[in-house]
Amino acid sequence: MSARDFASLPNNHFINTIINNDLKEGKCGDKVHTRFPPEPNGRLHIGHAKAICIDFGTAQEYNGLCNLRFDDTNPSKEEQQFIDAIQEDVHWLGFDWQDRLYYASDYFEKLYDFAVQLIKDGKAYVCDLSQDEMRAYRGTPTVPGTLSPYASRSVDENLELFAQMREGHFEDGSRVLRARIDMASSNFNMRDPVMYRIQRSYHQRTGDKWCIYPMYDYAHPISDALEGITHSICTLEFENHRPLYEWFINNVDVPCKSRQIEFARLNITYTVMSKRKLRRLVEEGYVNDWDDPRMPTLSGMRRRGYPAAAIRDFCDKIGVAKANSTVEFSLLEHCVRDILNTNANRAMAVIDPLKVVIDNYQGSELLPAENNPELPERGKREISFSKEIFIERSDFMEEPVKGFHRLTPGGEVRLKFAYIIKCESIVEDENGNIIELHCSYDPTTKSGSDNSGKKVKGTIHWVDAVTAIPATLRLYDYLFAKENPDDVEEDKDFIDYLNPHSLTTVDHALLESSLADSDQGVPYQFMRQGYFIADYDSTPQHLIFNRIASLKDSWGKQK
RNA sequence: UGGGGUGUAGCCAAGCGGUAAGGCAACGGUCUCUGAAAUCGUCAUUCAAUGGUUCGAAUCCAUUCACCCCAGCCA
Repeated sequence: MSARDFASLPNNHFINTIINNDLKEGKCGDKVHTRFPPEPNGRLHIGHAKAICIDFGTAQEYNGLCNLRFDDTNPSKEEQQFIDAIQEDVHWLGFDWQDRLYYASDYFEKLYDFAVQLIKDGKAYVCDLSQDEMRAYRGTPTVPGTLSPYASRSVDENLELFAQMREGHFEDGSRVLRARIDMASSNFNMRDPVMYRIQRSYHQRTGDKWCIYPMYDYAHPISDALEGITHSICTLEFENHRPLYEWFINNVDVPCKSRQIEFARLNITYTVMSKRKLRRLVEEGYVNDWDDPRMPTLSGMRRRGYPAAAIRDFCDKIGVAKANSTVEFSLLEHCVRDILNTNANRAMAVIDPLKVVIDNYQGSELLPAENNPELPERGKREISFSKEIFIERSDFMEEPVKGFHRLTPGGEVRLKFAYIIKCESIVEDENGNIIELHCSYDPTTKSGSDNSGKKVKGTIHWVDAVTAIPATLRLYDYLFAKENPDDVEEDKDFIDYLNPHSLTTVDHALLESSLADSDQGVPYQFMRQGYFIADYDSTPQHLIFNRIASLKDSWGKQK
């Protein structure tokens, strides 16, 4: 890389600074190679999206490569369904690993050989201590650990025992292979960490071939090294593991020395991000599945209708740093609305219908309606208009409050794409509920050819009673009612903070007829309401739309 | 009371010895046949605190405080 190239290197955050220095000093050759290493024990969430954007994004910025590698070293927790779902999610987010799909389990044989070499070098030993004993021997933050009585076994004995471990001579959990490092280290990870445990679980890729499995701390640095990873980017909780990461690649004969860099994981208000908690929400039925639109999973957000581009933009906007932080949900919503505002076609839908009869109107007509004011090339569609229409109940007030500029008794309002109407009378049922409005329209105020000179304060949406189609709407809100559900008070559980109103189902909404054959996966803006998308459950016979996000509402806020 | 990290606005976050970017939120104005969008403006005399070095400190030094992570045969 030439000096001129260095000047154009990305420099958005501390990770770039580190990489730029490595490049200048030739520490990693002249290329950058990263990896995204999920464990297939759950679905990816937006916290992973941040990691994916950093891992794949960094490779893109430096014209390097990023591998997808499954960290599948603990078969008791992992499943093929997650391997499949994770790949789908990464692709959906917009990243591609080409032919570089790897598994830590691809390296089990090599990992075993390296372990044998460490034993031969006197740097690893088989330990028979029970878990409780090992914990006791490990010491405390202020008290150094004590050496295992098995640490003094001969190389030959260790070799023999380790081979027997692999061959299945011992019971699960009865012995482990440990690295011989430093029982007095102030870093617990260095107090002779476990490299292998005996565990008879069926592995989704290697089947019953192995009954010993390597630990993350051992498998990860070597997997990185074998793949030629130059920068191994992970989250903050692994910072304490870095000395161990380096110990393994320095004590094993691998072709490449990767550098581990840690950043702060993402938190977002009103949701939880731990896989354990998300799993509980699914397994105990608080949500419908991993892809419930209220979940912060990528599959949930996809179903909700969040564009992948919005999530990428969000990950870009939140930055990368080492300080623990919680980003406000409103920033994510902003990114979603921003993409949708320019991309989503407009349509009209009434959530809570109130019938309006326009007494002086006869017949029916088709009115042109712009599909997307942001993109005129999207053209126009025709919407039907007739004597009876439905408007939003909240767009009428019998006794208007100050500042309300929609329909009122004797008042006028414009019907979007149509005419200005005036409310002449109200029909109530025996309980005093308004069930119908009678209005008159002014034929000189037709949209596009209005020469009446009239100015009205409000324009409202509506649907034609004759052609409107019924639909179910699913309105989503925060999954949790508490800003930080992880902050649990005594005798409480994060489950206690679930928002009881996170899903509101509207059964009798009315949509303009053009929505009858809307394509799946295509978002719309229901004017003045929000962004919606057909749910997976939607059928032509029964339309079901998810609300992706509401529109900002400065009037609602003012009230 | 050991070790590893981090503290810049309500929330993120630049800043790397030369006098506090940007985004979100909030608040006001303009515009509007979406109370949306767009657009204009306001929003840190101060960077966890206290000392020190310096002509000059968020940036360097010292001390203190707060928060996060670590004693899985999880990752």
